[in-house]
Amino acid sequence: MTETTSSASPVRTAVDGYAKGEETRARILDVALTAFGNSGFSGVTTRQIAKQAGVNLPALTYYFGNKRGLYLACAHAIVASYRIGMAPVAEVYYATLRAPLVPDEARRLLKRLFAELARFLLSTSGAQNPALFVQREIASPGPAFEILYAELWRPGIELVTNLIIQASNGLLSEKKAQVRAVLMISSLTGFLSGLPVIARTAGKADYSGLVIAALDGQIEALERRG
Amino acid sequence: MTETTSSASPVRTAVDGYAKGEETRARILDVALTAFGNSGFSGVTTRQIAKQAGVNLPALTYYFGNKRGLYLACAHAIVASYRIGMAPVAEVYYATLRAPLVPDEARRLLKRLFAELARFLLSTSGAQNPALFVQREIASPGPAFEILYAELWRPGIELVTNLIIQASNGLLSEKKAQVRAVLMISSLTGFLSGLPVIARTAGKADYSGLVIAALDGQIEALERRG
DNA sequence: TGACATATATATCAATTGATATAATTTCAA
DNA sequence: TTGAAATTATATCAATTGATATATATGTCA
Repeated sequence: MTETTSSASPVRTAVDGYAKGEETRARILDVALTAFGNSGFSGVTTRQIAKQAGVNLPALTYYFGNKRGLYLACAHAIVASYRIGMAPVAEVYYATLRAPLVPDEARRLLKRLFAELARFLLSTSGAQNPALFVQREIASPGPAFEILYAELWRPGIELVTNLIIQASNGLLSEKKAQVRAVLMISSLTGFLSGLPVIARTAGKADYSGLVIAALDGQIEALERRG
Repeated sequence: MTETTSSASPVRTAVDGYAKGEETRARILDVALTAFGNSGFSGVTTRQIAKQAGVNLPALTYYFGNKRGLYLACAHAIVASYRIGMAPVAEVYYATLRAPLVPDEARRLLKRLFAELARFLLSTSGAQNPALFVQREIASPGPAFEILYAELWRPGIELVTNLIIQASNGLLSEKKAQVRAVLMISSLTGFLSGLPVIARTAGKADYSGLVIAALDGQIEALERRG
């Protein structure tokens, strides 16, 4: 396992040390995740995070080396959380991957995949949402781009592209399928970004149901070879 | 005309003064638009902008009052540019608005609207793109949220929602149509955010054609009452 | 050309920010 | 209980940042 944390040297890892220390470490990470997600790397000061987490400034250095290290730790935490959330779907996918899929099977799997993804992205309301962090980092690559690209985006796009091609029974070219894949995924992450806008007109409800329904429609409408 | 610029007092507006002054003002605005779009309000320093624009630091104060004023000026510039770009479609829309639309007409108009929007958002490649600025500001509201919300998002969503309802011949509820509207618009702005990711696999081509085709497919697939 | 508004440049300030040296305190196993 | 490792707290630094006072230069028109 090659560490991607470059020069940042986390003084304390997640395992060694006392229980209370691990607790504060988690608290800092939690606060940082939200703050960075909302305002980006340079939009948050280390003091803000420290204060909100109820610790003093050197605690961040103690646990994460420096600001950049804390940011990278957030990215790793998101990847881990994503893996846990998507594990069931991934299992089904890899199980059915061996044999080429029948278009209808591919569609079913796509629907399930996006349903899970929508729940993962839209469920945890506003604040504590990893999607904003990811979206921001991808839109304008920062310290954590490589991690998120390699662990979330690339495999995600590859997976969806693959399924779309199979769902269309090979009617769609790789490139077309890829564009559709990115559009569908982006609509989801972008929808979250648009939530502050929607909230102005329709209030802060849970839209995951409606979003999933709309995406199902899109999947159903994918070109199919007669 | 109520000024939205709050306390920021632009010392020089866009009209009074010499020609050369207006030129440097435009140059600063141009650089700021790109820089802010890529890195956000707090991700850019005034010195960076000044240096890149080939002016010295107090020039920013001279032309835009302060950093916030410059940021707001960017938002206003985007709104103006958007209005110019979308003027043709808006005209058609308001012309046909008087009488309720036949579903097929609504679809046609929707397609044209998104084609224009895609061109506006995806044409000007990477750097000098207003979409990133808008996306960022909407995702995590900053100084320019009110402007962009009132001038771009709200009317845009209302327009698309309206057209979707008519395209579905009233089959879709307001809320459902709204979710679909936001999803479609978000997929477009989100696609742009995802460009760095796509560029890794498929190179930096012009995807507007493929994107428009995909969106056309979505519009065509909207529920219609038999 | 001279006078005056407009524009650019220099130097500097106060506040904030990330980071560290160092001291005090707490935890927990022997 | 004791003592070493682990954690938290205090005080402070150097660099950066937004902003301004102030001086110089440039353009425009009477």
